[in-house]
Amino acid sequence: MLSERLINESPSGHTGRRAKAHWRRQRLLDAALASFVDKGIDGATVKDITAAAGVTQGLLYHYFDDKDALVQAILEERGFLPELRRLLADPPSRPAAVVLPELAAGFHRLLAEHAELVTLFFAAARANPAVRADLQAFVAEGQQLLADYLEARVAAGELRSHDTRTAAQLLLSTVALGQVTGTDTDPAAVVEVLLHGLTDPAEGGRSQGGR
Amino acid sequence: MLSERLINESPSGHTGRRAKAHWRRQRLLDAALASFVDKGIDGATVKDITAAAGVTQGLLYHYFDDKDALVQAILEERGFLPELRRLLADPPSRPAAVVLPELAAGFHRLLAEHAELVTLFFAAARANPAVRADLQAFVAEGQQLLADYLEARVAAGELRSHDTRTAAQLLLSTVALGQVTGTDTDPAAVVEVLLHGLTDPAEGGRSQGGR
Amino acid sequence: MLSERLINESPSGHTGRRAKAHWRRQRLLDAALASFVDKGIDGATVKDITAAAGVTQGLLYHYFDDKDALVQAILEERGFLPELRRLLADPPSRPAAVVLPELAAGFHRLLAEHAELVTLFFAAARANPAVRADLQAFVAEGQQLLADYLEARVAAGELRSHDTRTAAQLLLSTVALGQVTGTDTDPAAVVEVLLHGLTDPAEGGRSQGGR
Amino acid sequence: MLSERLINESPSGHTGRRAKAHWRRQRLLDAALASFVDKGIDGATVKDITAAAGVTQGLLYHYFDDKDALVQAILEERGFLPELRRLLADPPSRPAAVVLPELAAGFHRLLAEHAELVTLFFAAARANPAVRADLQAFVAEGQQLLADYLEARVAAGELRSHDTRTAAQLLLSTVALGQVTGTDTDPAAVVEVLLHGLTDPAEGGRSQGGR
DNA sequence: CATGAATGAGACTTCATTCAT
DNA sequence: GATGAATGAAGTCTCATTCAT
Repeated sequence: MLSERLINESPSGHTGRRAKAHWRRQRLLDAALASFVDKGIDGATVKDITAAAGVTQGLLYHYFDDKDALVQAILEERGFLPELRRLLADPPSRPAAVVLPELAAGFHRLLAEHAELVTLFFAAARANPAVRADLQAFVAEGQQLLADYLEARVAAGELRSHDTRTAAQLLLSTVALGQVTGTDTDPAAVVEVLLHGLTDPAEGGRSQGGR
Repeated sequence: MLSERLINESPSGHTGRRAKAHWRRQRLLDAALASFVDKGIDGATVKDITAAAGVTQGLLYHYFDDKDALVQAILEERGFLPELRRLLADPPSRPAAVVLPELAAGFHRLLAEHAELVTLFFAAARANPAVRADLQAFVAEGQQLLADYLEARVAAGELRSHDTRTAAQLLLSTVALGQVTGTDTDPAAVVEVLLHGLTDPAEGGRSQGGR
Repeated sequence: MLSERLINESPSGHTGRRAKAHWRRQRLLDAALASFVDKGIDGATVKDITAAAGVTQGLLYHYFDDKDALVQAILEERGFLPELRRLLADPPSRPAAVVLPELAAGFHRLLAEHAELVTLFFAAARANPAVRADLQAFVAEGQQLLADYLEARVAAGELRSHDTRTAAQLLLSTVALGQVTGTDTDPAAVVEVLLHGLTDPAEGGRSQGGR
Repeated sequence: MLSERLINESPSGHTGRRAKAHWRRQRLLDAALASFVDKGIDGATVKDITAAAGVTQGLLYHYFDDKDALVQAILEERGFLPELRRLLADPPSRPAAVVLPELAAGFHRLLAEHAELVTLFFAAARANPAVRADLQAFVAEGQQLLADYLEARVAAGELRSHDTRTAAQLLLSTVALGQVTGTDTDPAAVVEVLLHGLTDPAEGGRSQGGR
């Protein structure tokens, strides 16, 4: 979705074989991802995929060892983990009041952009232990990175001392699950609630309103 | 038939045919749930299920129209929605500081008790639109119930005014996703963070709103 | 259709077991015939039939050895062969101009009344050699009876000498096939054409024989 | 169609894949037709058919969507309707005394040559509404064509005025039903009887005898 | 590189029939 | 007589994968 300018622009006639082959491979990945999203990994047949890619069934086996290898390739080559890592690793020492909304919005956008893959990922995690491990490792990593940042902000005196791991989890879970269940989540609202909590700090009750 | 002592202790010899039939049906549901959890809904074959239940394949179709009908039956007869509804609908006018931890813990426990079903439910939601609709409706319902409670506490002066829907989502999502991804979540910690937020009340930091 | 006053009138409470059993058997035959007509002999399942008869599957096997026996029973007990035989054997020495129209109409009506069975009979003849033999024997018998009558009328001087077997076949085939293919045949018209042929008598055209 | 010298002569070794595929498809049709005739459409299993064709069951589904599609293909590709249409559409203005015997003989021969298909067709008409419609439409068409011809002969003064539709039906039904029931019908005799009817024109009774 | 015919295993489902109750 | 749970065999169809061309 990011990479294909014109979704099916065939390589011009004088393209090298290497290039053409690579292009076909990409088309297969496209078709496979689309099919998987559409019908689930088990539901999408090799015939579906190759038909969608405009090639014959046999050709799939030139590029991938088998259907499983195709799934792996998608996860690896179409994954958004690196992007996500960059997003979370980023946070410098800027104030949380600025960073968290940005981060929540970024995370939200990232998931939205890869909505197909997210669902696929979850589904794949069920049956495929390797994928499940990946998923858990990733979740833990994201949580840790965010927790570290929060810790830094506590040290910087911006935030009060709190359970940073749990706070990180709150933020990420809510945005992520909103994606998976199809709930329309507003990342800004999530940050707002998270930052100030539910109880009135001054106790004198000068609440400044939800949004 | 006579061989499964444990987990499947056959009803005593002089049980009515009716009772025995009901018992078989339950074994089929057990076996199906176990198989589904083990291999996924598509991955588990009718042969797997019936073998696990100790009956012939044909019998499954005496009790259920279809493999699909079997899935539905599990969702309906082994579902925890009623229980969950009771849990969420409960909250009277007791203080949030008491109710929320209870509720988070209860929700957490409920999901843990039905861990298999939760994962199954999520997986089923992918391919089965009916299940997906159920899931979304349920999420929305839970969110609304909790939001209503929070609203009541705001009115009672216990909580400050805030975006109650989002707050409800925070709580439920975090606990739920912890379950799905296998993260070990402490519901008490979640409530703690949620109640007080991240910012220090003593601080001069009056946030300037979400966006 | 002829015999069931009220199609499902259950026998009154104080009916003897014998009578009740007989009644059930008849209901099974009814249901079977209806189901066969509806879905074909192979298409109609034991479950269909027994459900239509309002009894359980097992009971069918009290009354009939198996599904085949049921088919046989229908052919024998619901058949219209005796009736048909009576119709064709009848013709006394009355003039053909009177008898043939009567006979064609009677045959037509008989087939129409048993339309279901006729089609069923044809279908059954395909797979079941015994039924096929019955069918052929019956056709031959009918043809012979009618031919004999025609021969008698030739002897009586009413009809000219002709191939009476073929003439009989003409009459019976046309009426019968009209039934099977669903063509709306007028038996009177058939007799009319058959009696006078296509060539004009006034014409000098004395045909010079078939071959 | 051009390739089958002896019914199963495999194509020579250096035949193109394409040709070999076509040849296999034809073998499948052959085997299916034979099996259907043998055991009826429902009675013939996919296993029977593919075994008879010397291929695996799966291959059948490479060439046909369905068992039903296979039946359709037979009806379409092995049908004799076009041939039959040609036969009936033919009749020019030659005398009926010449044309009708030819036509009856031709119809008889055609049905005999496709005896298997005829029975199959009738059987298929029972369960398959589309086939039944085809059958009825065809019967009507044949009847109409023949009736038109007879009408022309009446206009030409060769035949006396009569119910041409019914006469056409007489001829076709008799020949056809003879085929279906296995009665040995002589088409010439049928025409003879039909042309002159049963009553003596001259009334003076100089009948010239059947055969 | 690319094709698509061919395979073989196995999935879901149907159904006539039996039998303990 | 009557029930309906249970069986087992078989049927249709799907699908990942291979391989000759």
